[in-house]
Formats: sequence, C-alpha cells, structure tokens
Amino acid sequence: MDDTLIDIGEVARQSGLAPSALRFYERKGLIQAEGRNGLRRAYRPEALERLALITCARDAGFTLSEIAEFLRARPSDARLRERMAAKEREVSERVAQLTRLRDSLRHAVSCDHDPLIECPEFKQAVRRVSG
Amino acid sequence: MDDTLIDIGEVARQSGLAPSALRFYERKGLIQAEGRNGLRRAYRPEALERLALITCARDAGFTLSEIAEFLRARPSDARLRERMAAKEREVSERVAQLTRLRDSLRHAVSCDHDPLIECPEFKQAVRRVSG
DNA sequence: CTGCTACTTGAAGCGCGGTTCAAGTCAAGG
DNA sequence: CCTTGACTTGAACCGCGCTTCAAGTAGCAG
Repeated sequence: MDDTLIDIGEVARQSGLAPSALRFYERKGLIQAEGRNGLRRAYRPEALERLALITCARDAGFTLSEIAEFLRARPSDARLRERMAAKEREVSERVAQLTRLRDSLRHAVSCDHDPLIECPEFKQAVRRVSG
Repeated sequence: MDDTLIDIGEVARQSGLAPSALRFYERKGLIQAEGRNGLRRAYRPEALERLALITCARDAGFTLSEIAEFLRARPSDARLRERMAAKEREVSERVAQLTRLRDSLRHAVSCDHDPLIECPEFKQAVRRVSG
C-alpha cells in the first residue's frame, strides 16, 4: 500500500476526532478513506485539512448535511452559491448578536445586582441582543 | 384573577415559542407561571422579557441548564461568576472564529475553483479559522 | 344541556450528532 | 502456533431540545 496514507487511529489523534466520528462522517458522505490497511481505513494527508474544515463549519453551527453539500460545491451550482451567500448573511448576523451577548456577559461578571438578571443595564443589553 | 396576567397562548404568540416549549422550560426550571386561569397557565408580563433572554442565550449556544443556572445567579456566587467569565471568553473566541468563517464564505461565494473547496485562498482562510 | 376551542397531563417520539456495544478480523510479536 | 491490540461491522443507545399524542377538562356560546 501507499505509505503516505494514514491509519484511522492516527487521523483520529491528529484531528482530535474519535474514530467512531470519522466512520460516522463517512456514512454521511463527508469524508472517504483512500484505501484499507488490513481492515483499517487509511486516509490521504489532505483528509486532515478537510476534517479541520468540517470541524470548523460544525462549530459555526452548520449541520453535517449542509457541510456535505458545501463540500460537493462546484462553481456552476448557482443554487448552492445562493445558499452559501445566505449562510454568510446568517453568520454575519450571528457575529453581531454574539458580540452584544459577550458585552452583556462582560457586564454581568462584574455587576452586583441580586439576582444578576434584575440589573437594568443587563436587561437593556439583552434588549439590544434580541431586538 | 389578576388580569395583568397573560395566558400561555398569548405568551406563546408574543414570544414566538410553542406552548409545549413553555411547559418544557417550566419543567427545566427556566420559567414559572404566576397562576392559572382555569387550567391555563398565566404569566406575568415580565416573563416575556425573560423568554427573550432565554431565546437569545440559547441561540448563542448556551444549553438550557446553563441558562437555568445563570438565571438563578446571585452576586455572591463566585463560582458561577467564574463560569460566566469563562463563558464570556468562549463567546469572544467564537466571535473571532465566526468572523473568519464569514470571510471564507464571502470569498467562496464569488470564487470559481472547481470544486470550491480546492481554492487555495479558501483553504488558507480555513487554516486561519481553525488555527 | 350540547358542542367547540384551547388548554391540561404524562409518556412517547423525533432529528441531530454522535458513542457504545457485541462479535468478529487482521497484523505483528513472542 | 497463540495472544494482543487496534481496528471492523451493524445495531442499539445517549443527551439535547423540543413536538406529538391520547385522554381529559375548563370556559363559553347557543
């Protein structure tokens, strides 16, 4: 076999994902092993890059099937492109919301109201977040 | 009964949450009805504020039990304060990550590589996100 | 009284993102 | 040869955040 390929155990260690998660991703069409080393799945080094991308997108609130779809994206697919644009707007809004939430938390940490949620400053901040 | 109280159906409409969700939140200790109107739960108007806060925190990636804990927060609880501070750092990091992800998406939308994920610029952006 | 509507309950079910389990298999080491 | 250890499989299970269901009830209109 090609010894540039990496066994699943090693990929798991380097990516920080459990082997069970890698198999799960395979079932979902997110990744593919290049071959086998005995029974063991063997991956190309690029798989690590792809896994980093997957982890990052998942952390950002993408579902695994959205990620699978985006991974298959080709420049000709206008509909998918539109969905990516929509996702970008969604992420932008989320950034704004989280920023305000962070400010609320920052205040709450050093605020002395009892209970904390009764603090008028905090309440006002929350109104800014949801509004 | 006190007619400043609001029936669950009305709270559901105004908050955008399903009545089943409100009952679920009650079981989880996130909210309480002030009384009953026949069988129907009746809430104080402030409940709407609290629900806005809950929705906002949930959207930000807090679990319901984290939210319940934060809602009960009193200024004297130093341990909880530390957890809030930790959460604030977490949210900050998330904001940074999402910002970079948004930039990647923004690029991907107008990029012509086939498939899109092979674009070197995109890959580099992803490395910035996960790194 | 008879509907009718909107709620009530506890329990079961669902979609997501995995993990865990039992039973089996391969490769290497002694 | 036999053991060990890390994998293999499909299937079952888990926690989260609810929704849905069946069976029942309060209030109101006619």
